[in-house]
Amino acid sequence: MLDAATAVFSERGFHAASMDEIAERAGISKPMVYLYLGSKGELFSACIRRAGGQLTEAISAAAAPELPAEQQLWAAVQAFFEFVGEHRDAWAVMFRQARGEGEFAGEVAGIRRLVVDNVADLFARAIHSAGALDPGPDELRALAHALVGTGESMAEWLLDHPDERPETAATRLMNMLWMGLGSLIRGEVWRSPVPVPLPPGQ
Amino acid sequence: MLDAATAVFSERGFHAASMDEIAERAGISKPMVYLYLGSKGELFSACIRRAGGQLTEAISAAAAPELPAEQQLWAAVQAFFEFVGEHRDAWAVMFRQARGEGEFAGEVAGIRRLVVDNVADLFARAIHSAGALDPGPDELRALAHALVGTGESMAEWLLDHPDERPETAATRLMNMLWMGLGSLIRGEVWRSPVPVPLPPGQ
Amino acid sequence: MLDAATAVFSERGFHAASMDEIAERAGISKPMVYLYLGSKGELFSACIRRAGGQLTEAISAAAAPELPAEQQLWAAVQAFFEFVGEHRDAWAVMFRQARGEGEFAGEVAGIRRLVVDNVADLFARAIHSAGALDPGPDELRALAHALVGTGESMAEWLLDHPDERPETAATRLMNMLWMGLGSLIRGEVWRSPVPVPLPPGQ
Amino acid sequence: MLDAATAVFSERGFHAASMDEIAERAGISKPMVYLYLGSKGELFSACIRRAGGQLTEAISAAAAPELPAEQQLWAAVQAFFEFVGEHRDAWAVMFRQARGEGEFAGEVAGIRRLVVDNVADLFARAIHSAGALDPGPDELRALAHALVGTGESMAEWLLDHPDERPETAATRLMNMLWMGLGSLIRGEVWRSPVPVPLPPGQ
DNA sequence: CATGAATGAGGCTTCATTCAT
DNA sequence: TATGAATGAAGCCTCATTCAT
Repeated sequence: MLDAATAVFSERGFHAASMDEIAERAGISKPMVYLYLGSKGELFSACIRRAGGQLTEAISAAAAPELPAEQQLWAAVQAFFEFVGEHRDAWAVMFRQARGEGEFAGEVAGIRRLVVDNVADLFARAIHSAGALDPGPDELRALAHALVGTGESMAEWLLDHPDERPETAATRLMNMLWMGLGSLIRGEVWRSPVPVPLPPGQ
Repeated sequence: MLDAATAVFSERGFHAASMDEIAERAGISKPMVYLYLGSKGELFSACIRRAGGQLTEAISAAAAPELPAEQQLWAAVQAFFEFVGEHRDAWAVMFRQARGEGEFAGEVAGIRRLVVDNVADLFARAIHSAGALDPGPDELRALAHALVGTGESMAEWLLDHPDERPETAATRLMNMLWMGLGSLIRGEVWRSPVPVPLPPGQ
Repeated sequence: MLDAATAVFSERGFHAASMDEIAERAGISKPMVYLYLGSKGELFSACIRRAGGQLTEAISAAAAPELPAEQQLWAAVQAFFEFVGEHRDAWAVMFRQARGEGEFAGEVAGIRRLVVDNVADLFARAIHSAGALDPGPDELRALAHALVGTGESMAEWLLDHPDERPETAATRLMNMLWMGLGSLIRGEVWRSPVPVPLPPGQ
Repeated sequence: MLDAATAVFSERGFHAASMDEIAERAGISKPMVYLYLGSKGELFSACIRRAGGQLTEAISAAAAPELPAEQQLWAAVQAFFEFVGEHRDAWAVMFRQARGEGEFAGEVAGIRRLVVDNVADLFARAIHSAGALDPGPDELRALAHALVGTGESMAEWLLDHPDERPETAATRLMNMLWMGLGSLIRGEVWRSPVPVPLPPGQ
């Protein structure tokens, strides 16, 4: 049922989605939807929470805590792009639809905060393990926030360019993040600290 | 009138916004809104186009074409953050609301494309003037697209942290863009190629 | 529900009729009307089509095809006047309301054409069986069209004179049609080729 | 101004006609329309009354009172068809639009009554001058009413068949009226009691 | 448990009508 | 006098939500 709702919400948006269409696409009757979820708002909220859970789950599962920070980041970024590619609807609900609905923006902001905090933590550990000057947690969170935005933007790009592979986007993001354009200009290129794991089934 | 509409759309979203509220907040009656703009959709579209025009205008005005690319980029980024801070509603309409409304997503995508193309061009010129290897236009546009996403995300951060000055965000973006996190870790910092102009009144 | 709609449309006309009143008079709520009929236009159209069906049905049922043409005509004319007397609303919708609404004039014209064609055919057979000169189909249809107009006008007269019996109007129409005023002046009078069937209950 | 109003009313009907369009087509501003005619209803009423006046005028002018009744009838019928052909809009307003609008049906009924009374009077005089049995005024008015309906129907036929000349319709009507279908079957045909007057300007 | 049937409420849109100039 | 500008009122339609079965 959440699948159907997520699909409709992602296509139409919260307000334009009709409970009729959701129920129909779920193959059940409208009163059932209300019995299980209570109201349109709660249904939307459930979609958001499930999508958020899946996303954070996917990222956490990829970034094994025993790995070095840079490597965790690389894994997380890859997992993120893969998630977006495989859950287009869930992604659209969170990133494109829920953001504008004041009533639900908080929920998606909470999910985003989880990711940002994770990333900020990885930044901190990477800096710490390099023995560099600690920029302070606020600065780190600002950077992490920015990185997540970069990823989101690249995710949209990925969805608009079906030929592109997630790994390409991931590499591009790491390059931009780790090297900066200046370094790129100087011919430096970031390389995966570990051999790129083959996609499953290849 | 577009001000009122932009305000309401930014708060409520396209569907949840009511023409009644827009008219009331504009201080006129509903039939006037229809007389001048035609329909809710055209009103929304007009808000988007005006916001887009203002944004691209602000960026173009800041990035004087005779300056070096890096400097133009710096000026454009600053102008962008200033615009967002000063036109919160317009920004919210474009970035948070119009994206999810299929019917209007195209318009905001068009505006975004303008900005991305500009940025990609600046990238190309920066790389060219550095005599570095040309990465090809597609790669450049992908990078520019990513950078714009970074800026959008930072803009949201800025709106959530009213104490932060736009220059700070701009510097942070240029650092991340130009130096990369790796360089930052090594203690390198990007610096404005020109003295930062003082904000008016300081 | 079509009854209620026909009643309201007949009193107010298409534009002046409000869906609110129709729903109220039908004893249901407005959304039900939309659920069953779709829109005001389709509702009006349904009323027209039902009325047309009833009318043509009544006429066809009366004019048994095995009878001679003159007798069929007589039966049809009677059936027509009885129909109008018993379905005032349906008649008003077709004859007084739908004619002026460009969008629906075609439907009522189609119904009328059915009747006219039937009448023209009866004319043709009457003439043929009398061995008279065939005036050609166009001329016949013109005459039939005129006769139908005569009937329509008499129907209105009937509605305005509730004391008058339908048989009187039917006889008058046959007289005018068959004898012409000239013959009437000469004292000739048309008589029903069969004994007038008594109305039910008398 | 009445021309414009009549045109719009005839195309759209009373309710669907908008004062905006009427004013625009009249080449004046809306407040002027209200200044001169007061309200939409009065404007419609004025259109009806003018059309009715023109019609009765045309008929009266044609039927010179010193002529014999049959000849007056013939002249009146011709004048009627010519009027309809030359004032399509006025005709449509009266016959197709005003009939359904309860508020105005009375006005058009009044006009119609004038014509019917005239016709009934001609009938009476024709019968009287033939020395035949007087059928009584009510019967006469019923017949006259029927004849007018025949004429209206033929008028519509004429409007739908632009190739047909008004004289043809007039002859057909007189035939049907005077001879009846029975006489027609017997090969009798009504002929104009006077040479057909040439249309003006020929 | 599951649903067909039903509705109150509200939104977009338009129109007859009137000021203020 | 003539009009551009403005509006209260009302209509069509749809939707989230709930009974009664």
